[in-house]
Amino acid sequence: MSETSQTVLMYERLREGILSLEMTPGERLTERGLETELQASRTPVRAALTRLEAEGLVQRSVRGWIVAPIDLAELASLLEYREVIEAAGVSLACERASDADIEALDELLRAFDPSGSSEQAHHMGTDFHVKLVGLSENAFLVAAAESSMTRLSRTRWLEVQTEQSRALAVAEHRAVVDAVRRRDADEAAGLAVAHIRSTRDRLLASLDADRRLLRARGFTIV
Amino acid sequence: MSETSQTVLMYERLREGILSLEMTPGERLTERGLETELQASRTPVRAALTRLEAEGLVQRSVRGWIVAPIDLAELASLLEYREVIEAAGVSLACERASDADIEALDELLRAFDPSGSSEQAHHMGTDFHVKLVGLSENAFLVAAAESSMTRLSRTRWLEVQTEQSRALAVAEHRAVVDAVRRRDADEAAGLAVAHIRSTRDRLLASLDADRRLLRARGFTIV
DNA sequence: CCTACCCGATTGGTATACCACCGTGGTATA
DNA sequence: TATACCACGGTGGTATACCAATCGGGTAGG
Repeated sequence: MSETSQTVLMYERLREGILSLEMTPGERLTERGLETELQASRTPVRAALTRLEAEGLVQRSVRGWIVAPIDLAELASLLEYREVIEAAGVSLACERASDADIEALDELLRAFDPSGSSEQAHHMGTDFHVKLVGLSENAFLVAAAESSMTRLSRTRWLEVQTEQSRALAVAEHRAVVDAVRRRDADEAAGLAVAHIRSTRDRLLASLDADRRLLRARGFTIV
Repeated sequence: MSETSQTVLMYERLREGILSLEMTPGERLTERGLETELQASRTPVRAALTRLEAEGLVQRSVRGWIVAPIDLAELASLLEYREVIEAAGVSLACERASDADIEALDELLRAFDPSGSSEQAHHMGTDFHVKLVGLSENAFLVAAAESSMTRLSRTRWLEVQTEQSRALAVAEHRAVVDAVRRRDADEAAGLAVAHIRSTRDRLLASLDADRRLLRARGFTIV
């Protein structure tokens, strides 16, 4: 046996493949296909699929499994959900976050280079939002934030990722952190919601523009 | 093979046993023990445990599994989370719910008999809150509401379940529905939060009173 | 008597053989 | 020719044998 168990290895490889869009949304998966492809037996493959199902990254299909398709109606609900979670998170953060934790988050923003790679920006964005909600010190809000960022992850690749848009995002992030530092809960919540909506609009615009292209590339977009 | 698969059968039986408190919080579980006890092989037992783990009803322990203990710190976070979810849910419900759906929910309340069984009241409460958030027509909020009610389920058994307290709960439920009917989002959200806090206070009071007793009965309460 | 070690029992993790189910394609018959 | 049926291949579901790790108790040695 390797250092880490086969099950978590399969889980991580599949998860990575799905989130990076190497595996196409809607793509059919079979346990035996993955078994040979990933060089492991069906048991850990099945365990990994079960975990991914709970995360909403794969679904059981009529016969077998599929990579979760991208569902635009679901996306709208998800972004609304995210507004609720983050607004509550930053609001509670204003009451509870230590100055040190706020500074650590701000440091994260200062360290970000908008001219860096798309992967870095992507990872950075996820990390920031989870850590931001983390200031609320409510494990359930954090889990909800993580879950929503995971489910959003694939569409975020499709978002226009110009250097300007990244700089804008960071500016909006900084504004939220500033409001938290001032312990202004209403302002912080409003800025968080505004940021999510601004991101959403850019996301939907580029999704709409690319939709035909994406279908042509084989994506299943409901 | 029976009509329904072994896996979901094992899942439902374990879930029922845990939520009804027939299985003690903190109790150690072994796959082979469950295998013989539930008359199924380890494969479906493991699958069921994996699903229950995702729901937070069982946890992996150093060696084997345990029924999720009742964690009072977690409970506080959970109730706070619930406030966030339900406040947002009823608020959105004011915008989106059809009059017919609101009436259906009200009918549910009218049908409730406070002098009925504790089991009925318990199930009724869960059902109401999930359906209430359902009016928001946001699947993620509904899933969050379901999840939080599930995690709260076991402690709700410990809550004082007098006929008066049930009548009070129904009255508070009705007040929320009335506010939704009037499309008064702020009022509805406020009433929902007030109801959750009122429930919480009674819950914590009886938990505190029974804590010694519960420990004596073998419950693991962190 | 105490301590250290070792061996066996029990744990979850993994591989694999077998099962029932079902879609699909070919073939035989009307 | 058209239709009905059957057989085969591939699916997830299940049972089970084996593995490495580890915890505990008993025993041997100081």
